[in-house]
Amino acid sequence: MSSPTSVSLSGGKICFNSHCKEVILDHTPPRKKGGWRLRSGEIAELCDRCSCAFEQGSFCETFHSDVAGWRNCEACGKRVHCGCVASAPTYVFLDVGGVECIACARKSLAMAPNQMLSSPMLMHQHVSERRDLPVKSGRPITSPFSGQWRQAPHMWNMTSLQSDLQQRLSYEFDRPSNIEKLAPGGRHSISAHEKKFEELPERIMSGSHNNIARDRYAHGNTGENDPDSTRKSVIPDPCSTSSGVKIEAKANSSIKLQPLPISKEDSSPLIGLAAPFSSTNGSREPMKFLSNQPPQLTTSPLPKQFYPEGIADTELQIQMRNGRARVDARSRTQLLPRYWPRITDQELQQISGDTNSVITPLFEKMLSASDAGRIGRLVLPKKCAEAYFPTISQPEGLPLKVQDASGKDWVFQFRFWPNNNSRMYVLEGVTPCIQAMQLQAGDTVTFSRIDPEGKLVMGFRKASSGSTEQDTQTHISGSDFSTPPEGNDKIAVTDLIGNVPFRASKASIEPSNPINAADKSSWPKFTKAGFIQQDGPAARSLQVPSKRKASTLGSKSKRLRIENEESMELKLTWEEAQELLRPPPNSSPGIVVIEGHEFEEYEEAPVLGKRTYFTTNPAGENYQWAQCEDCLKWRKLPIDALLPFKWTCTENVSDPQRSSCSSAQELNLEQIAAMISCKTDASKRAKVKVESNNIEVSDGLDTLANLAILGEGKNLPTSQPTTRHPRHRPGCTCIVCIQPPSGKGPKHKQTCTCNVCLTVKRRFRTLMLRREKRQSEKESETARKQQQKPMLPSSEVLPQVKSDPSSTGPGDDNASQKEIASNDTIVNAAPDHRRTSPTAVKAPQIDLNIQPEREEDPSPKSDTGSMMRLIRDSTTRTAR
DNA sequence: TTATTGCATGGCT
DNA sequence: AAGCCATGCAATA
Repeated sequence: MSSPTSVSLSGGKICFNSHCKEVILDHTPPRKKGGWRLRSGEIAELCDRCSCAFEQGSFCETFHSDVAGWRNCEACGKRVHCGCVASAPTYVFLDVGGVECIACARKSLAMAPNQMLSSPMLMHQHVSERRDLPVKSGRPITSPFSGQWRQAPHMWNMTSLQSDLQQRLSYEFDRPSNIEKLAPGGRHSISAHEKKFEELPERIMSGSHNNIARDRYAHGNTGENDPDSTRKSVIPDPCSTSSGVKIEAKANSSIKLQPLPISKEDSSPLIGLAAPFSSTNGSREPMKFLSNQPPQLTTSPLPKQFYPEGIADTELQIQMRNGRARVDARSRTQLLPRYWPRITDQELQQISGDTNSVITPLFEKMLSASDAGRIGRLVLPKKCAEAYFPTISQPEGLPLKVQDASGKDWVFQFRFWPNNNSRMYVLEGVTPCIQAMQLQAGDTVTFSRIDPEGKLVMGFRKASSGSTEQDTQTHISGSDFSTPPEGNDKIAVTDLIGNVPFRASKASIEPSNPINAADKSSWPKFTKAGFIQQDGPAARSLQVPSKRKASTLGSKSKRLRIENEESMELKLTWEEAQELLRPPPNSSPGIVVIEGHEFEEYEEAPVLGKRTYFTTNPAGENYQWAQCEDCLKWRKLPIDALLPFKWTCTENVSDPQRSSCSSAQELNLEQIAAMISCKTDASKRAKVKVESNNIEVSDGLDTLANLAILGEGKNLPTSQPTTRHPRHRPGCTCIVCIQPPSGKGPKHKQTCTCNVCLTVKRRFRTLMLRREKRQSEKESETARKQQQKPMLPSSEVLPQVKSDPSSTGPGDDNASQKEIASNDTIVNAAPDHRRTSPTAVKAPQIDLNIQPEREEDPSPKSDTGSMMRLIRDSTTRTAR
């Protein structure tokens, strides 16, 4: 377009739009938001009408419809005016060529939620508006992943924006003082995108961060929240997340370039991402990203932060960080696609929780048999390890603190083995974590980073609940959340990243639903990683992303199977995890038995119960303490209270005097702090902090170890953590600490009265009662159906009921048998003659007859574990 | 004897 | 063809 110039007239200026010429009156407040950025750096001043058109993206349609440069969106066909500065915010370039309108780009992003959506304005700053970039001419940007990103062609652009934020964050710490002033010749060999990143420092340093984009790059700012929009341009668009995940960071926390808070673990030798490497690492390891690439330009006097980077721009970020190898970094191999994070909104939400955190997915890895095995070593992809984990120069490596989605901290030994003149990076000591997450070979662990804390977070994705687009939809809608494959997960239905399992669709387990019956045999198999989950126990854990893995694991599938004993432990963990499950609002759970384990079945995803702290007063009375969601006061509750996640004083029915936020706390802050500290000191958990007027404790589902430590670690010595678990200390008798990494070893005793066991028992009592009720309902229903269908072959049902009376428990004989039969029919529409044999022997020990054996798994494991002992004990207590 | 550790091997990308 | 990485396996505890 022509280059109109805003001419000051006596009464104002002329609209910058050469097609308009409207006079902008002087009294009109400047609308920097309403125009594109000029080469001079100023914002084109437009009249209100043109400004609105520009902001609405219709500027070119209005004024340039007959001008050359129009192209069609590759996705929707919508016309976009390429090459025109006024339309620059409305489209993105595809890596493979062509353009995509911003709307489609956003949609695409939603389909690839791990990528952060950026503001089209800023995006175009990267892509199309940089005058010094080849992109300006319309040539598609070629990223290192150009071809691989085909399915989400906008990703590079998106990711580049994401990285922009991260680099803004990190560069303050790592940026060489004069890195942006490289010799001119130094740039000649740098690719376009590298140049793009190279110039970030300039951009960053051009002004306050809040105004960076607005002042120099965010041409076409669009709103009153201009600074915020700039900030948000590099964080996920809430609109892009169907679940409304709040990944967006507060401006101050995500963008503000300030040293990260020093966690209380700073004195710990453990490496946590939140802690500056320089301090946590001491002199042992110079903190940098690539151990094999000594920093050359990293002369920042500030503590270095461990700021891993998004996948696509990893090398660039490393370049930024290292200062070195702006050129030769290109020769570095990129992460393999199978390690690209495919984290979903749900996962992100799980990770971020309620905090205003920015989640940066780093990478993921599908667990191999070795990873998930009892050795407790998780092999890390080399590139990922070197890019995202601290540099280690000694094979012994470093302890690395990783947080799981529930906020629980784990410490793994991050180390390497020399291997063929290279290294193999491993995380050691992952077994407790793997078990807590109930992961098996084929499941995927994800590593992300939370900003501004900078913590490394490890999530997981069960193979059976993968995160393909369709599976993402599954998670969102819950429409296809299914029971586990036969002989498969102990977690029947597992959400993501520490989510508690839930059944989202009652219909999915109804025996009358033939589709679901089919689903039982053909399990949801596809995940985003493209692997297929095999059916049946023999194929357990064979979800692998590649032929190689399939063949490798497949040929050795026996070794992939977790021992029965371990399985039992997983079940125990799962059951205990349920302790914090609460039915969703306005919904009452049903009960379904899968693999001999009961699962509460929700129409919607259950919610997490509020975390509480158990105490015992001198009189020996047990209480638990919970914090009001509103006033943050701590209230004492009966030991058996189950609180919703958002619990407030008004729900404190047990203590009417303190059922209002206005009522005082029973304990003073010091007492409460002492109480909580007592519970958490051993774990060095940084989640409890006494602040000015209240005590905040993170809530959410903690794992067994958390419960265990709360209940059992009352007298924990304040010594070093055990190798079993970072939160525990020598002498800790919790189930985590007392077990070797292999998972074998002692377990809770039947008579154990720890909180874990108590809650398990309590929970089971509840389940028993519910199931009894359901059984009776089913019984009547079954009887009615049988009467309605007298011609039904008797072998279909009756043998199940009558074949083995010995399996009937003392309480509810036929009804429970029918329940078993029914459930088995649900789970596996196959003859169940084997079911009764192992169970029959032991069922009488278990009240309420609830241990149906699955067809594929007649082993007695299910009723020999501690859980069954707990059940028996529970029912015994109930009977008393 | 069993579990753990550290390295070597070889399939596969 | 290099090198990653899953896993085998011997040494060690």
